Amino acid sequence: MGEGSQTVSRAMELLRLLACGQEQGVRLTDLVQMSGLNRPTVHRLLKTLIAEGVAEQDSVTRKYLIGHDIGLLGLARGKQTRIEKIAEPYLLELAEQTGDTVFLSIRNRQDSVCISRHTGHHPIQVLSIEVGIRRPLGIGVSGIALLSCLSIEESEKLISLNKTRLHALGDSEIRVRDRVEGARLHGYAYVERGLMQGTSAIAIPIQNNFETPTAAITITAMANRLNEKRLQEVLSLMQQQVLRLSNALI
Amino acid sequence: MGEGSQTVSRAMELLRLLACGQEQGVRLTDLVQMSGLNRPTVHRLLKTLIAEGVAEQDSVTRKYLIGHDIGLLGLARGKQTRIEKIAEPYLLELAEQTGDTVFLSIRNRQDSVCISRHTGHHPIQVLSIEVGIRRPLGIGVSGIALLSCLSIEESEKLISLNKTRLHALGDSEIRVRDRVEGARLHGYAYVERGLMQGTSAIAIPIQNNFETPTAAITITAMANRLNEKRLQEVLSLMQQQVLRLSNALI
DNA sequence: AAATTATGTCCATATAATGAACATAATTTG
DNA sequence: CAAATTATGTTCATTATATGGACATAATTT
Repeated sequence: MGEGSQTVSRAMELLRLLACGQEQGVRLTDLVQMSGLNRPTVHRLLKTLIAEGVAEQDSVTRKYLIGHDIGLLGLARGKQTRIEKIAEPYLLELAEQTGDTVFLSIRNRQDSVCISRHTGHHPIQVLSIEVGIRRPLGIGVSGIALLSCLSIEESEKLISLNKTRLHALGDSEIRVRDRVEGARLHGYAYVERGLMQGTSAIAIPIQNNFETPTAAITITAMANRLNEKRLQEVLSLMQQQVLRLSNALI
Repeated sequence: MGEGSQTVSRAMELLRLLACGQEQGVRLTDLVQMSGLNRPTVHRLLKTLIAEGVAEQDSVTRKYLIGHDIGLLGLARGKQTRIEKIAEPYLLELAEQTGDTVFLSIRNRQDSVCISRHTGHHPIQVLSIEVGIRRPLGIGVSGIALLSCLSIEESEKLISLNKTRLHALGDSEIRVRDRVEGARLHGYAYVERGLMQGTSAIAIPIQNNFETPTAAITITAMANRLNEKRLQEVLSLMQQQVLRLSNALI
């Protein structure tokens, strides 16, 4: 951070943390802990961000959230990101082929952000995460897949950076590191027991050919639909679409 | 201002100015002029904003624009604003009834932001502005309509605040003030010659019943479709829908 | 009701933001 | 196409501003 304005950097870091809180928001204490700044500083910055409309405070819970005006600022740059646009047909086809829910996530700084979601035709869909969900890399299969396609140093650095936040979410550096290693070995990240009871999830990274941001595709389904046998089929379908997508991204 | 972090406020002000530049961006000099800050300060803040991913610089034109990450942050809060959601059916119906293009704009700080657009069925549609367009209040019929439903003091304050930017866009305080006065008198803002040759535009404000943000509905069409005679019909349709919308917003 | 934990504020201090002046690059003009 | 003009980028002494330890208050939890 040698150059530029420290205060602004800190404020932006807070905005990213707020974004992780989605609609429900984040407590001041947690922001303090996760940012490593001290309370008066966080409080003062939040006050300013609120005055500027880019943050808000829930008057009953006192939690802080991303402000309404951020969305308006975002409108200034077209709608979708390049990758989201290009990926759409492949994601749709994958949802069609598997019948399950397909997610696209990208890495942003130390986080993974879900940027699109498509449901399949199977009557039970596992919509574990919403578009816009932002989590520290390492949380969720997508976060593992994203880390697995970075260099070891990069990945280590990010896991270490997220230490505090991983703990806050009941996870640990060691466990994340293990999972990433597994993903690197197999080429995919899999959890038999996903975010919700009885659900499974699988994610594979989209290797970044140069300038496109690192991304990952995830599929969630009821656990019995991602058993040993069907897992291979689904994986193969995912790999095919990711290959096509990778080519389209060049 | 009084409380909080001056530096962060300045940075946010710059982001809003960048948002006005849409995809094409804004020159440093113009940012300097419009913000009233001096060049080194603007430059340093931009450097930080770029490092944080919330601004970008076009490497060929050197112009600065809103960064990609702003959109990602915006995803954290659901999709649409309350008013956008509620207004949608009325806007659709209005587009249906008139056959022309209907816009919804809201006031944000000193600017008007177009938050939705619906096209009618007439074969020639005047899509003068895109969703996301951000302009200083006073520019365009929507900006006039928005000013016309504020108190005189508020309106005066905003026009004065936008002085520099109005000049930069080839307009003036006096002309804006005149137009607002006209709109206040008639209850609508009308230009026979809109953004493009041969087109007309008309906007009416949505009076803010308390907490909902001030908003305006605009219709654009080829000039011959908004002549004296049809103007009254269109106006009446607009007024009806705005009335329904106002009630829905309470 | 007491204890604990979270939120919010003050203000002396030190650090980081500021902006006048300088340097360089790009564009316009004669 | 060289000179003039205008735009962009950087430096650094000065000082205004952000910082964070300490205090105050509010909300939970026990």
